[in-house]
Amino acid sequence: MVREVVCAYLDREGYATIEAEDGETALDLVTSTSPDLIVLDVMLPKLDGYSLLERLRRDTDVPVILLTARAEEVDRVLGLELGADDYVVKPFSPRELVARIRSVLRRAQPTEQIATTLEYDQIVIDGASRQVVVRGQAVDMPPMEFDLLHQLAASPKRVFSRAELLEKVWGSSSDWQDPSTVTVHVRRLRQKIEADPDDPQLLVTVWGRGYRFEP
Amino acid sequence: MVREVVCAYLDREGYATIEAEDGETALDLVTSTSPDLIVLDVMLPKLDGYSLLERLRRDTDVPVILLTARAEEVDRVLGLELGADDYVVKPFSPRELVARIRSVLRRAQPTEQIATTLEYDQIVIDGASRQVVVRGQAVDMPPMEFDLLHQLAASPKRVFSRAELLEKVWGSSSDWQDPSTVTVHVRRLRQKIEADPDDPQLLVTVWGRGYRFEP
DNA sequence: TTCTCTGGTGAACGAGCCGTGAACGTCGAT
DNA sequence: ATCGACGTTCACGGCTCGTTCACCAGAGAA
Repeated sequence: MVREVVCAYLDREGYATIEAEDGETALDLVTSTSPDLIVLDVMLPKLDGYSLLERLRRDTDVPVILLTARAEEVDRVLGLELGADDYVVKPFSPRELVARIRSVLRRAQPTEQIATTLEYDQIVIDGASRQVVVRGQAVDMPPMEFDLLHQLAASPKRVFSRAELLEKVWGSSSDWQDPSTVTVHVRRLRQKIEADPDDPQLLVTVWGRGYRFEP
Repeated sequence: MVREVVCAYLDREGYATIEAEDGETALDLVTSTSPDLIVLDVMLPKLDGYSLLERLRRDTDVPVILLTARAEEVDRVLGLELGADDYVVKPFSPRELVARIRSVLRRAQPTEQIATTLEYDQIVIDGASRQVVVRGQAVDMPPMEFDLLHQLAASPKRVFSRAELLEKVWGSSSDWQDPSTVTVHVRRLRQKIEADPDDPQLLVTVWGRGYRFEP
C-alpha cells in the first residue's frame, strides 16, 4: 500500500519506477534491471530489508534509501552500517522522500557525468561532441581515449589508480582486465595532448599510485 | 555519583564499562585496557579532565566525550581544541549521552581514510592529489613518504612510536620490519618539508618515544 | 667523564613499477 | 575480401623507490 503511493508519487515526479512485493523478487529485479536507486522498506515478506541490503552490498553500489517504522537510533545505525545511503522514518511525507532521493542521487551522480564540457587553460574537452581542443588545435580521439581523458580531467588533481580507472572507464566487466591497458592509453593520450610527451605536464604519473590530471 | 548512574545506564545499553575515580587511575586504566571510548568529567580529583585529555592526546586517538557543568563557550572551545570529540553539559539525560556516544563511535568507526586534506600554516597535505605544498611550493612525494607524513600530520602533536608507524603506515605485514626504515623515511621527509632539515620544526624527534608532527 | 643506547647519515642494492615498441585480434567500412 | 582504425596484450629495459647496513653523533645514565 505504501508502495503504490510512493511509486505513484515518484512517477508523477518523472522517475521511472519498478515495484517488487517481496525481498526475493526485489533481488531478482535488481540484477536484471540495474536501477539507479532503491527505496527499501525494512518490513518485507520473504527476505527482510536488512538482509536484502546486506546481499546487495556484496556485489553492487546501488544507492539505497531505507524506509522504517521504528524511529530508534539502533535501526538507523544498523542500516547505515550495512551500507544504506539514507534513511526515512514512517510516517513520512512523499515530498520528504523525494528530497532524500534527489540528494542521494546527486551525491552518487558524479560517475555519470560524461556529457559535461571541461575547460582548462591548455585544453578543452567537450563531452557532447566528444572533441578535444589542445592549445587551440582540434584533436581527434578514439572513444576509449576520450573517456579516459574525460574521467581524469573531470576530477583534476585527483589521483586515480589503474584499477579505479578500469572500473570507472571500462565499466563493470573489467575485473580480469590488464592494468597495462590503462598505461598504453595514457601514453597515446600524452602523445596527443602534451606539448612534450617525454615530459608530461597534464597527465602526471604518481608513482605506485596511478595518474593525475594537472590543469 | 554521576559516574555510577552513567555506568549503570551504559551497561544496560549493552556497553562494557570501566570506572576510574580519579585522573591518574584513569590514565593507568586507559593504557592497560585501551577502551573504545572515554567519557570524561572535567571535575576530577588528582588530575583534572583537561590535563588528562592533553596527556591522552599525546599518544592515543581514543574518542573522548567531555562532561562539564559549565555551559560556557570557552570550556567548549578549550575541550575541542585539546582534542575532545564531543561535549555534554550537565545536567544531561542519559539518553542524550548515549546518543552522543553512538554518534562519536559511528564517526570514529570507518578508519577515516586517506583522502582527507590537512591544512596547516606551513604545509598543506592533499590526500586526493597526493600532493604536498610546503610554504607555497608544491612537492611531489613517493607513496611511502606521503603516507607516513599523512599519518603523522593527521594527529598533530601526537607522538607515534616507530613500531606504531610501521603498523599504521606499512600495514599488517610489518611484524618483522626494521624500525630504521621509519628513520630513513623521516629523514627524507625532513629534507623535503623542513626549512632547515638540520633543525626540524615540523617533524620533531621525541627521544626514546618516536616522532611528532608539530604544525 | 665514560659508557650505552637511540637516532641520524650516506651509500648501495634489488624489487617492482612504468614507459616503450611491436604485434595481434576485432570490427566496421569500403 | 581487403583494409584501416582501434583496443588489448606482452616482453623488455630503465629507473624510481623502499629497504638495509655500517658508521657516526648525540642524549642519558652512572
